[in-house]
Amino acid sequence: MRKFYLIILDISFTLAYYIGMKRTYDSTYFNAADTLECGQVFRFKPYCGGYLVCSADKICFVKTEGDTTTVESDDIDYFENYFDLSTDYSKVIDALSKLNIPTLNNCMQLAKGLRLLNQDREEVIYSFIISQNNNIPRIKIIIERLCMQLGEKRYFMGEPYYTFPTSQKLATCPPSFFKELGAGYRDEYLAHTAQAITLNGIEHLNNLDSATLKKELLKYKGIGPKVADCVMLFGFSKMGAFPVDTWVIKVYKEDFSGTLSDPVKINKFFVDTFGELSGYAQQYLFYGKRSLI
DNA sequence: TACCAGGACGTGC
DNA sequence: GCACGTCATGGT
Repeated sequence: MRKFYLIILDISFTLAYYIGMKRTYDSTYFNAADTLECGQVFRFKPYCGGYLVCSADKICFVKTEGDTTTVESDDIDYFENYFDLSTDYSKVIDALSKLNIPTLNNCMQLAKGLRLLNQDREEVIYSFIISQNNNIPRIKIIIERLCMQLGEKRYFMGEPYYTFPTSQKLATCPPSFFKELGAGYRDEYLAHTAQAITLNGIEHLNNLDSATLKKELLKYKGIGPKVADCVMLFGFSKMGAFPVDTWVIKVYKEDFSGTLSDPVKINKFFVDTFGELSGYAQQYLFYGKRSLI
């Protein structure tokens, strides 16, 4: 009987492997570490020289080795969009280089393989509510606990992983639940927003212009200007968004000789400078300032 | 011990 | 409209 189960198990793994697909790309403008470690996403972990990356209820394995980056997943088309692989980043970098900003050029040179992810919209909303006044390692821990407690356990390449909980699931939890996860004072923001989204969905946010979308996002409790910019940039492909956090303020003061102190005004300064390429510039600068220089 | 982290909210003016 | 104190949590 035990032997029978082993055979079934073996067949199921073979089948999963067969269904899964692998695609290979040039790594010049697609580097796994640059793309994942730059602070835009929290659900990934090192695995076999690459990373296992989770998004909503999906997962992939991504690995950069020499001049190629490979992506392997049962939802390969989803991750092709997730990694923004239809955008030509050489053109983005060329355009930004023409501005002749030394710090930005330095950052782009060091993080050429960074790409802006197209993440799951609801996951981005909850993740960045948790991110406020918090640090990245702790944000990752809280989100991981959230998924382990409320998500669905699945397997990929023999490894267990958890899906991101649905808004419906999150809406059943009292604030005290989120507080026990370590979310602190953000507990009520999470509970409140989960209930609002469960009630009305987020479909009404689709196809809005940036200004209207931002106004709508600011209605959720726990979403202010900075988190709204992150949600627009990482979840709604609004490349004109420029999130201003403490690291960006450092860049502004140290590398742009900035004298403003109001984050909203600093945001306007950068958006006026970078226009529709603001989001790209922001990620190069944030990642560079925080991790590379 | 004070300060910091991918900030936002409520209050007082 | 704007300035300011406060809000958990864990690391340095």
